[in-house]
Amino acid sequence: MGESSFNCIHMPSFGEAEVVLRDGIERRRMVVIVGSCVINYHGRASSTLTRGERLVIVKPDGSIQIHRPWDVSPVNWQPPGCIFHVDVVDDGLRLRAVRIKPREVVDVIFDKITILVCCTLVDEGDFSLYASELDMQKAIIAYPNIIEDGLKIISFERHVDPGFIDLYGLDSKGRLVILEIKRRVADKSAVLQLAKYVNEVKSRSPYREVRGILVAPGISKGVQSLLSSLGLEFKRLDPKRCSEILNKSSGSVDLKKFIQGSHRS
Amino acid sequence: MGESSFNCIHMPSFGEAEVVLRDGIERRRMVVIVGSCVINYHGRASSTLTRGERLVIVKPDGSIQIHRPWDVSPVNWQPPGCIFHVDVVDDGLRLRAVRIKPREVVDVIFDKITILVCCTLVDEGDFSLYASELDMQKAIIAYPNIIEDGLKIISFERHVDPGFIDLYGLDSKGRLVILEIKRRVADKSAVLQLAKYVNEVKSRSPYREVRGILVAPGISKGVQSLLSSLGLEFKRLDPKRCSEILNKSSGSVDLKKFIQGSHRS
DNA sequence: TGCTAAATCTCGAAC
DNA sequence: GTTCGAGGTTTAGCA
Repeated sequence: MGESSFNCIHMPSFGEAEVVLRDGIERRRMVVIVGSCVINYHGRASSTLTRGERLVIVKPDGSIQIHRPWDVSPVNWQPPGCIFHVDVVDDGLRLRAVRIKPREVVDVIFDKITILVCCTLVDEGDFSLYASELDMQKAIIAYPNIIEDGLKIISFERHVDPGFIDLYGLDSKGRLVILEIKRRVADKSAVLQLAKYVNEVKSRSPYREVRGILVAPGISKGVQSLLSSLGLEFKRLDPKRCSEILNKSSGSVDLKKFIQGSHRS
Repeated sequence: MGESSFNCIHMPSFGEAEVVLRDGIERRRMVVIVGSCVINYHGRASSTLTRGERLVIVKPDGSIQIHRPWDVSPVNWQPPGCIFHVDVVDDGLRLRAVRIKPREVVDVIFDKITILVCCTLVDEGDFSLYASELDMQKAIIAYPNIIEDGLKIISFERHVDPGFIDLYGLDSKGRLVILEIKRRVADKSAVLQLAKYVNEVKSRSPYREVRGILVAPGISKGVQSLLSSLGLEFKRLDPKRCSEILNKSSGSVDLKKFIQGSHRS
């Protein structure tokens, strides 16, 4: 914040650019270059790109990407951890990014540099992607039939001793149903979590039948047999489908309203 | 080339930035912004990113991507064809990218703009990627002996019910040969794919012997036993060697001509 | 570190 | 426009 954290040079000579670029990379700053270049790649595959104007980005983590004026993904790139070499060669400036394992090399040879920007990006922001588990809950609450016909949801995030049951309901035959929801492929731990809740509920309601259903887009290998041995079930449900269902749903699912209903029980 | 094809403003006011950014987008130029921002995304999933300094790129094709100081892939993005809205809001500048189908919105709200660059990138370069699966096909077609002596290729990309057989041929003893080609280490899925094709062909030609060969630079652990149990074979072939073979080959392999031959069968 | 599975995958081609 | 399959996939989660 205090010191100047960026510099920017226009139409530099290759000598100037060499100094600034090398310095920017060494000091682990973000480097952005617009210029005319050719690109060669050799590694798992090989590629060439003849001359044209592109945007080149070198990040502090040692990754590089070369962008053409179209498409989201770069035409060439190198993942974090590269070793860079900057050299003036044959009336041009060569930026070489070397990946050690697997051995891969990307060469960017500039014949013209329009602009070169080096800057320090301070980014302590928190990123959160909340695609799903909540959306999956909402979708099931709004349309319990996506789990099975006749299912009725009684409450959600219901507290029991080991934690919180995602969804709690009754099936068409009046049996208690405990739903454990995962937004990704469920592993063994998810099954054990569900088993704990089921056992807890069974111990409190010894004369009722209690079903436990693991709801997820898929299950890891071996999980099906574990489920079977514990008398639990699996219902495949795609988080994306839940989003779609919610988007199509005319009004938003009102969890607050639902909470009141659930408090009755 | 003739007219100045870029402009660059440092630490602009939101009003200035609004004008330049909107103009740059409308004129379909490449726009690069370094600044402090928060980002919200709603669509197939949802995400939030709290304040921090990032690099934002808007391309002439109507795509946008937001880069943090690490990782090759952007933290948020929107594919080509977006509709953009630029507005000054609450002491900030909001850049909104809307995708119509599926409905998705990315909002970038800047509280500080360090630098804003608009430029026209002229890029008519040709990109070519070598040592692809196609190259392996071509090399095998040109020199079937690299698989085994006496092999004759009958057709390629032949359609059968589950999909397309990479290469289809006859061995020295007149048996049908199905080749599944992978340019990388082949895993279980490649074997199952090959098995499907072999079974399909066997069911159509119940009185012919049918061999299935997986062609790849290597196979994952455990794949050999799966191959054996299914009565399939593995032939090691390096994609790079295929490139070399093709490069040494005097003329290019004429697939069109080959297609005519394959139509006979 | 190496492998397996998911991704707002991206991207291109076929239908 | 939608679906299907491949990718220098990339990325995340485990063994």
